[in-house]
Amino acid sequence: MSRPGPRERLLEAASDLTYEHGVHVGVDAILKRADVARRSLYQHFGGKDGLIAETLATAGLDARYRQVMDGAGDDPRDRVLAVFDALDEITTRPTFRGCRYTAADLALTDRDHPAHAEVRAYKERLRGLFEDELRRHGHPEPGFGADQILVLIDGVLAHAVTRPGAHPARAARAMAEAVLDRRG
Amino acid sequence: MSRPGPRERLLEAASDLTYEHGVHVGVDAILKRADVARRSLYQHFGGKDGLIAETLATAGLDARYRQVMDGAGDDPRDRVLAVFDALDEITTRPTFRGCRYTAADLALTDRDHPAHAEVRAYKERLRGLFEDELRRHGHPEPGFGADQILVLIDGVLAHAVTRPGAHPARAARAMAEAVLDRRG
DNA sequence: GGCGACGTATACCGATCGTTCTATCTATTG
DNA sequence: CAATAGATAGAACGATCGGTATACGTCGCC
Repeated sequence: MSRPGPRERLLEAASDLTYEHGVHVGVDAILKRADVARRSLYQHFGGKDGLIAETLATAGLDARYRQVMDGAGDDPRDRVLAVFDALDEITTRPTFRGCRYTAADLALTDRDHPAHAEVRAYKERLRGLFEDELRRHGHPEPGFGADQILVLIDGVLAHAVTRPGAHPARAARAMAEAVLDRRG
Repeated sequence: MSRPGPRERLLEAASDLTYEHGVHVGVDAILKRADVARRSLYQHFGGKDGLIAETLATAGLDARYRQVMDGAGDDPRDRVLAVFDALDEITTRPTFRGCRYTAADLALTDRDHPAHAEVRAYKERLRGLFEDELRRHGHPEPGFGADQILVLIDGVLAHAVTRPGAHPARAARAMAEAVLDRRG
């Protein structure tokens, strides 16, 4: 019955609160939500910046992409398109608040904030994910195609913040189909 | 030789500083940059929120899209593609900091901040712009196509914050061509 | 001349920010 | 048992936040 340690509780609280209120949430709010002593935060993460960065690193959102694709079978085309079907569902939820990585990258104007490296690493992992699918699919330029998919995903997540009713994921899905039509 | 009034100076200072440091810049920094008395801000805009909102409303970035398209001639296809050529140039500039509208929408988690309405209005104006082009072009679904272009643009601006070297605008341009190939 | 609107300058407000500190409690380990 | 490491609780730090108040100066206009 032992609840997770202070470190894990801090990461979860930070993940929830930064998604809901942005990276500018106060440390006090995070501590309260995590039910953790002030000191533990600085012990484990060195400060707020470290906690934010580690939160992004630990989020492991790319695993969810993998999961969505695995649920769509083996065909790379089905697997990639399933991502946009999932995005349409996610972006129309009332709790949707945009992409936490993009939001963090935009909000943290200090160029050498440790979070920026985590965002870059995340998006490059995603790129590798789609590059593999496109290569299996027989796409002539898997790298370029992967960048196209990434642009579509970021576009959906960004646009849905302002106009979720426009269903940007459906618009993007049609373009993804065009990307997938290039093969051989 | 008279310099612009306090209102105009505030708008320009706020525009510069919010783009460079996000909407969380301090009021003091804006006042200092604008060389304006504290009181004038609250006289003209009622508060920081009003200034931020009015800054977005006044920015008139959609006029720049029009300008780029007008420089590309009359053919709707050339005009739309010119936007992505311009985006490639803009997003690789060292001063590029992302889309100010998307950034504001993500950073202001208070759902009824007056800035949100300005962002929505801006993106809907943009949609109308592209819808007109696509209709002239003979696109079968100008509204849907315009949403696709908007997703591409937001995707480019969002992705370029993290990976400008990937030239997302070029990846998007290829997809825009596919959108424009649908006609009749 | 005198009025009122506008602009400036600066002091000040309470609140919150991220961080450091001291002190106490608890659990494991030798 | 004693020793130590980790966690908790909470006060306090200086800095900054957005916003208000006071006082003074400068215009245009009737």
